[in-house]
Amino acid sequence: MTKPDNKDFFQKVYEVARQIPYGRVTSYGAIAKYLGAARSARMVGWAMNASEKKGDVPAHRVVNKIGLLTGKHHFDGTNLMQQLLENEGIQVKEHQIVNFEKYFWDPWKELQDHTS
DNA sequence: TCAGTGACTGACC
DNA sequence: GGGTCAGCCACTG
Repeated sequence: MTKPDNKDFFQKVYEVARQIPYGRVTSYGAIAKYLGAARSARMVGWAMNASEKKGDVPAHRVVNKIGLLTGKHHFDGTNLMQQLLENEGIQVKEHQIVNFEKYFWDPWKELQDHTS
């Protein structure tokens, strides 16, 4: 309780997802790992589902480890997620991000907040 | 209440 | 090198 992690797991996911810069993407595992729950990557996906309803989190910028738009099926449109990514200059083919490594945004590395 | 499912990942065989 | 299994936690039936 007396920890700085008073925030809910979901809330943390929202913060990280919100910090994803324009034209960049990240993976569930990256966020989960940043939160110290790499094995709870599923919860990140679940959080995205809830965050998507909030509308404050760019869930379309979060994909699986291989850059596959596994969650696109949960968006309103069938290719809405792809359209959003392409709108940011990210090439998507066959529901998969092209040059995923190039667009990959690692919170662990970018935020560098794990080391105090 | 119990059991199954899910926008995943890593390890093991 | 490819497929299978287990783990994680929350929500639904």
